[in-house]
Amino acid sequence: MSTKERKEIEKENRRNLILDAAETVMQSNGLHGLSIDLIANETQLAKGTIYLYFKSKEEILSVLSIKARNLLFADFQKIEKNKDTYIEKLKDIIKVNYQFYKKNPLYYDLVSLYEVNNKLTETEEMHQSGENITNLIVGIATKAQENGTLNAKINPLILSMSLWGMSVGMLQLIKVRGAIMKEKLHISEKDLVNTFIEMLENGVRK
Amino acid sequence: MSTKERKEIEKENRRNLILDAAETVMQSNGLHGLSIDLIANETQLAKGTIYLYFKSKEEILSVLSIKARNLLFADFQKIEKNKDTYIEKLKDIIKVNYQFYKKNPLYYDLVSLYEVNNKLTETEEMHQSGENITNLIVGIATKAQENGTLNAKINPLILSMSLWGMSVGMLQLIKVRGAIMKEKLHISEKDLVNTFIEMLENGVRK
Amino acid sequence: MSTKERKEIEKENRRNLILDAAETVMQSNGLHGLSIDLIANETQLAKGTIYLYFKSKEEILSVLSIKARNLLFADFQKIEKNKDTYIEKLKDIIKVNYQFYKKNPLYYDLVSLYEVNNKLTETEEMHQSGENITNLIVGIATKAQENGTLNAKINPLILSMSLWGMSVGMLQLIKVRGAIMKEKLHISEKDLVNTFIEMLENGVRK
Amino acid sequence: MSTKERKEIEKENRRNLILDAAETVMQSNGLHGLSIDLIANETQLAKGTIYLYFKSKEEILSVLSIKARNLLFADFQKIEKNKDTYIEKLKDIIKVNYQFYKKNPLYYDLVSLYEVNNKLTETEEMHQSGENITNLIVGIATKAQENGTLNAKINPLILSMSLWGMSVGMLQLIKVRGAIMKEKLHISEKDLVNTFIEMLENGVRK
DNA sequence: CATGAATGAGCGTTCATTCAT
DNA sequence: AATGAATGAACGCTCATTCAT
Repeated sequence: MSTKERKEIEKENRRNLILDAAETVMQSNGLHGLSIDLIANETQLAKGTIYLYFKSKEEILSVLSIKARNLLFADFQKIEKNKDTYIEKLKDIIKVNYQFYKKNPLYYDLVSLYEVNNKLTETEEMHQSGENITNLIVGIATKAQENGTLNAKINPLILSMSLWGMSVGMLQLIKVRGAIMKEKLHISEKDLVNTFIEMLENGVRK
Repeated sequence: MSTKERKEIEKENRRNLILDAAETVMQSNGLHGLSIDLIANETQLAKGTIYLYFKSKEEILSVLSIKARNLLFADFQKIEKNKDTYIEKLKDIIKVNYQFYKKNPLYYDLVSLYEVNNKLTETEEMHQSGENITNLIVGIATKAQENGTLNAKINPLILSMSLWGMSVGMLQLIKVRGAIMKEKLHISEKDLVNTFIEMLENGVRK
Repeated sequence: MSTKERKEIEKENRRNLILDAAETVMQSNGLHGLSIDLIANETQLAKGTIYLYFKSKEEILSVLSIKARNLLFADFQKIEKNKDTYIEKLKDIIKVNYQFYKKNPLYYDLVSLYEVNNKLTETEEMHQSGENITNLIVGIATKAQENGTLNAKINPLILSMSLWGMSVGMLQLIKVRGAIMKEKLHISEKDLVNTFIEMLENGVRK
Repeated sequence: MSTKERKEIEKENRRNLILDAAETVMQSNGLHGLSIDLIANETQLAKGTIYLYFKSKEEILSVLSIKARNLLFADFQKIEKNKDTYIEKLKDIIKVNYQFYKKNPLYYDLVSLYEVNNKLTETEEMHQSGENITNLIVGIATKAQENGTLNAKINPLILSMSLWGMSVGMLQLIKVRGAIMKEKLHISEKDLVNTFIEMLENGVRK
């Protein structure tokens, strides 16, 4: 291994150290509770050092957003490999999305960070991480059309984007209004998610 | 006109002046870019004066949020009165929502402000303005079930909430990703919205 | 009654209205919780109107301080008339002072306001109200020397001032440290006051 | 000297720089006239820099208060070691207290800061610095009782607290009324203090 | 490469006082 | 005389970023 490579690797390690610390901080303090000071504290690095590895706080957030999306993507990939029918797989996308949110709300916040904050300029890498997910869903939808279970009139690409948009919206709804809906309207999260899935299934089936 | 009434009106004018300035600031700087200093600057009022009309920055945001929701609600009410079938009316909800967003993206952000910011404690008035919209949609859905055009298995309340959640998600998607989708994926906003509407129609029809 | 006199009286009434309101506010909010806004609120007068009757917030405080001193003075005057020996009367000064503080801590704060805050420029009236108390004590002390019960070497004027200074200090001690002294040192207010009185008695007797 | 030690020292220097500035500001503006802005101005540091060395304005005040008490305590300790009788030592407490006040009135204000401001939450260190003084006086009083010069009926702890309370009161009196007493009543500070000491001596002697 | 001290604009909020009506 | 809208300096405090060492 060349010196250059070793340096590259060490640099990467440092970046990960910082990213892990940022996550830890956000787990306790929420997305808005992240500050460079707290990261420095957590990593035991100097504040200035953090700026050697990331050019701004924003970059840290955007990298974490990509990471979160990639984790979600990994969960989605398991769907590709399971034995369900293609229509079931499409429904699985929503279910997995919901489970991902329940398992780690912070990661879900990070996934949708770029969906909400238009100040963040999307890098190529961010774009890629989003495209991976899109392509995966497009793939499933295309197969479903080929075997005649999915309505042929629906453009798979558009379906994919829509599925994403709707899911983000539904989970945001659950996150912010879930408690109040349960208490005042007696609507459980489960009912909401299931109805959403059913409507979608009816909406896309041939 | 009595002096008292004149005073009342002038007070209202000042409040509106401030609210307009807040909007102007947010048009340039985004929702998070709003500050009392900038409002003072924009209105040419002293900072302290702002606090004669609003007790906090949060109140300003919440008033604007209510205003935006009421405007959207007014647009929705026109649907109630039109000649469309109930299923068409449900589709109209999405169309109107989209048009509202296109006409004034800032207002749309304000509508969903409380959906996104869980720090803002929702006042009774805010809650009411949200409930109005929910009830209107529930009303349409119920009628559609009564005349047999809407799938009887779907709880109208859940449909209403879902419609809202999905729409917010779709519009956020358009807002943040609209440009890139058009350029790279050649998906137009129109296509996206229309597909969303179609899927929804198929998904909820009897 | 002339118009001029009537005006004078009305002016006085207004001043009293404002002073009462200031007291009410301070009873709820403490000395530092007084603000012109709250007085205006309490009196139902406009803020500007208050400035027609008092040239500053400071003046209001200083007038109340005088009032409080005069009340204390009135309590002291009762001592003059009681049947106690002169030495007892001197001890009564401290007792009454303590009782006055217990009965209405706010008034006591007001009495010692000018003792603590050297920004307050003392008016002639304030000076007078202080002098009244001084003279009363001086009178008692002089009598006590005349009948041979009080140490002749002590200048009555100095005794008077000292009595005042010491009492203010003791009551401040009780106010701020009373609770902690009771809990941690098991010293009751009573013990403290009684010891103080005894020491004083021994200290001044012939 | 290691780098770490040098850093430590520089940090301490900066803290002292800030504390000195705070003192300077208070010398001109009084205890209540202290503000972070003025300290920043005085030190030529940025406002934020102050917060690197002290976590709040309150901390600055409390450190100064402790410093002042410790200085007073150091002066008191010299009494312990001198050749005076115990009764003389008790009188010395008052004399030293008076001298301390004359030498630096601001420091005296700081000593009694917590006696006056009940908003300030007393830290352990503050409590300790106060207790040191109390214990020292208690010690002297106890010795005086043991050798029979001090009235056996007086609880040394109460004597100690009373001495403190009375002294604070007397010095406050001198501070606020000293000038006027001299001019109008022809009472010198010296006379006042001496009379106070004499009364006390008579009051506590066996 | 690493540091961390320093910055300073910015935040939301308060409040005694003024002054045109 | 009475009003109360308007002021604006002041407050304590935060934090992303910079830069001399």
